Amino acid sequence: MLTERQLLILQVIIDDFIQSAQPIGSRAIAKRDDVKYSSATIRNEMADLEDLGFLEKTHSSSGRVPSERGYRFYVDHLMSPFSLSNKDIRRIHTMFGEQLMEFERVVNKSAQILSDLTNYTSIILGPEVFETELKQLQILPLNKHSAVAILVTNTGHVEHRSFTIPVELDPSEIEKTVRILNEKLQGVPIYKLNQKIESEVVTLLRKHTNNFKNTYDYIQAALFSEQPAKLYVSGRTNIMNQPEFKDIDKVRDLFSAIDEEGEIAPLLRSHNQGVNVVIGHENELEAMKDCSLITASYTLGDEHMGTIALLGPTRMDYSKVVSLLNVLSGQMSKTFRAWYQNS
Amino acid sequence: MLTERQLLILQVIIDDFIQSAQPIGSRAIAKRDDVKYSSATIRNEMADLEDLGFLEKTHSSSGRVPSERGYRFYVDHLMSPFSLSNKDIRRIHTMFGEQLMEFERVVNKSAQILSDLTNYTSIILGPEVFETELKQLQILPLNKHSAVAILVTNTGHVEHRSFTIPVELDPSEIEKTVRILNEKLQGVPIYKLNQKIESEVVTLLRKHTNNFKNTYDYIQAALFSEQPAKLYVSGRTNIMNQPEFKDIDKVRDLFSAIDEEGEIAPLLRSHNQGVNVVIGHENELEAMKDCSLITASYTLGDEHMGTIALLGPTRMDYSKVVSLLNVLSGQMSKTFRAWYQNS
DNA sequence: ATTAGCACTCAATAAGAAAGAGTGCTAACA
DNA sequence: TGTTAGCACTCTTTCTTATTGAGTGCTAAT
Repeated sequence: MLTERQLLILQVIIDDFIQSAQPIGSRAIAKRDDVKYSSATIRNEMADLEDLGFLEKTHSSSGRVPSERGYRFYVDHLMSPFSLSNKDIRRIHTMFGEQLMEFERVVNKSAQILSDLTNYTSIILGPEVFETELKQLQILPLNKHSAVAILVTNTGHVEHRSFTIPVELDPSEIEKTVRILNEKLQGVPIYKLNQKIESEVVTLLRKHTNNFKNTYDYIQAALFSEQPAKLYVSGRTNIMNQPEFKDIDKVRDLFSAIDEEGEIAPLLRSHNQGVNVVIGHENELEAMKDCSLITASYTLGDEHMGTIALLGPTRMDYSKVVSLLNVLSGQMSKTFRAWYQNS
Repeated sequence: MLTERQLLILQVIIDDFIQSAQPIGSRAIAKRDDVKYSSATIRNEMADLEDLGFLEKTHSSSGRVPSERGYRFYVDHLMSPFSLSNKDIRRIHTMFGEQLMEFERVVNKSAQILSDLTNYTSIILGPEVFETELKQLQILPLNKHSAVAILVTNTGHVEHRSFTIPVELDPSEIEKTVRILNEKLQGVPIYKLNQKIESEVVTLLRKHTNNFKNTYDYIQAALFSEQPAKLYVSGRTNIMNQPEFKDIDKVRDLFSAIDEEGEIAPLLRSHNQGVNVVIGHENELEAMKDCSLITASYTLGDEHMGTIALLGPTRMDYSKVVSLLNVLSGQMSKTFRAWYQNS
């Protein structure tokens, strides 16, 4: 168990380091008004804190730097709540107050605000389309050879795919199939569509349409293929302003991970309640060993919808980021409830 | 006018530098089998080529490096046609041979192929939606408060927007308005929609619907707002492999330009016939002064549709990139003609 | 328990020396 | 007259070596 004095010193060091990115020496701490001890005393305490694993040295005679364990302790026990500036608050409210918003736009703007206000990189994971319900299915012929298939969900999500019409398919057959599918499948969650079709619609289709198998196969291939949730990234270049990312190789590895389809998304999908902080090597990805990833869920009613996150160096302004994510995820949830909740 | 020998030496230097990224000395050139002159002779010629502005030195006793003017001359007069490897050709054909392709997918895959095969960053400018024609307009209520508006063009492009239904709007009015708009506006180019409505549809709407102004305003705001052509970027990190981009500040400036909405797009929009090469300071953007941007159009029939481009250091493999862009833009055009051309 | 004092460590910076790649120029050569 | 050998010179790169300064750990005094 840490003494009061140790807690104070640890907090001071971490707060300072988050600002300066420079190792902190005992003298610098002793000079502060809120610390009443001599540098020698502080040196002793720092040595103890290092033994306990909360601090590190960059070399044998350098000042101290927080270890990952130190950050973890800070986040869990020490961090003081951050009050966002009025300017920042106003900016957020202005955005959510805008008329004529739309899902993609809300998400994009939110990502932008997050990265702008923090100078870190923001990542937002969109909703899993598969958990929403089918509202409408439509197939619209464009010309002799091609058509576009459009699927709309109850959240206003629109999925579409163009495809070439095989010659052997009769347009009227397609139309009939689509009509039947629409009638029977409204309100069914997307991920249950296939199952539902198998169990209840197939027989009906077989009875009412010719060449059933072919038509249906085609529609299914065009629309019901697994569509991964979308990632929105903003402020990529902010990372490059951080002194710990002066090295181009580090940046490249990190960027590769972000751009690599499916590397980052799983990290955002583990959605505990509230705000989640993953520090340095706690991250599964090698490229993120010098980063922290802070995530928060946004919801539709009580259901998890997606995740918003900020990616920065382990030396992050945790307090500010956590508050900001709290505020923003709340605003997003509120907005979506107002839009989509049938009431 | 350059002598044969000068041409040879210039070509050798540029070819070599494109591979090695190192200044070339006279001795290295003299050693090559295809050059029959002594290093002293070559030194003299190099001095002349430098006076003419085709070569530069990095410092007074260094080897020579091509100047931007040198690259320009190389691209315009010296470059030998590149034959893509069979493997590369096959990869392209495999992709375009795939079943069930769709516009976004073709573009994304093309961007990926471009960046993979060149190790540069590829940028594709999507089609201007505004030049395509309206196929269908639809408004689909999701629940009491909100609806989604969907606009489909003759190229299978789907534009959609969710919006909140104001209480004073009667759903049946919306429906009626949409029906009339659909009837009258099919086949009209998107950019002419507003004009056409003013001139031909307004009176009709006023006659058949109540509260006309309000309904129409709303639909218009939801759908007909200017939607800029989309940018697809692939292989961002490739830039960081280039030795001329070891400096993080340079990379940040370039990335900022790429990510900045509307910085890059205009550069891709100046679409001459064929392949276009813009070298170093010929680029308008300060951040791109060490880069070359090579662009090519893809078309629908004879109409320009969009642009594909590769961004790399001025020391680019121009020959390979030009061939590749030629092949790929051709394939894309062919594909889109097969899909969309009514015949 | 706290602190003053001091020897010690290590990174960062600067200055000098040596090596090496490449040039420009001059004079000799075919 | 065009080409080439030779050589002094320039500038970068790399390696030492010395110096400075921030900061520590330990001991002894308070």
